[in-house]
Amino acid sequence: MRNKQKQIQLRDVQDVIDIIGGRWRGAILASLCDKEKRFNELKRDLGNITPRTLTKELKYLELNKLINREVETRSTLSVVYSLTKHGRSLEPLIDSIVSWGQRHRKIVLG
Amino acid sequence: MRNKQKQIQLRDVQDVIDIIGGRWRGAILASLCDKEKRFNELKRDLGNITPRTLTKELKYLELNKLINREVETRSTLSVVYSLTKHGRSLEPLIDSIVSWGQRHRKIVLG
DNA sequence: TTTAGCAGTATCCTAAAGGATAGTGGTATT
DNA sequence: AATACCACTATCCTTTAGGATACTGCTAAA
Repeated sequence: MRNKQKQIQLRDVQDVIDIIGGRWRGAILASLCDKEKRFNELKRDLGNITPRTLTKELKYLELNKLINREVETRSTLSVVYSLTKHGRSLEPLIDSIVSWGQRHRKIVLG
Repeated sequence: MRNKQKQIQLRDVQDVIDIIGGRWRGAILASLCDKEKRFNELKRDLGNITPRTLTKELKYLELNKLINREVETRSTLSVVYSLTKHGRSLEPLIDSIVSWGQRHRKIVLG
């Protein structure tokens, strides 16, 4: 019973790890916390991400309802990515992760 | 400035992701939350982890001061792994991750 | 009309994580 | 004396993430 409970929790932890883990997803979410951005704007912001990877990661985040993808078909093509409400709900979690990470850094290095 | 700050935070997030991320580390920590365990006990607990991987992950967690490795040389060899104080400090963080993960599951599936 | 920017796609390649399987040196059990 | 459990180590192999590079179809500016 206790074990079953633990299994379920592990699944949830795994979900969250998948979302903010990896080389880029956390960075993309952080960048969009700042403000909504277009594809190439994100690309520049993230430095050396390849378009292939950026496309893939954005699709993943969209599937997980963390970001919106809005195509504005004015004369020229423009695609805007922004956090959903659900995506913004990650911010406090990321904050606590950051504070634990900072304590951790001190303990491991100091 | 705001950007520099963000970079630092990303580094911290990355640290934490490394620690509880991956296929096994979260599971190992969760299993040790329950109680201290020996190598083969952990192995059985985790199901289908290979000894090669378990050894590697335990070393990583030990290096990061999250678990203790104690060798008891009675007549027969026995090695006990347990959470350090620092390791136990992860529990509340894991709890908030779990609750966000549960809300997330509902939103994505429902 | 060439050039540049937009939002990607397509193809190839490398490095790292981690599974499969077998073996090691020790002790305790039958 | 043979078998089994302990805590691993060694070797090989597959899968996956993600980088490098080139290209596409479109529009706007020079």
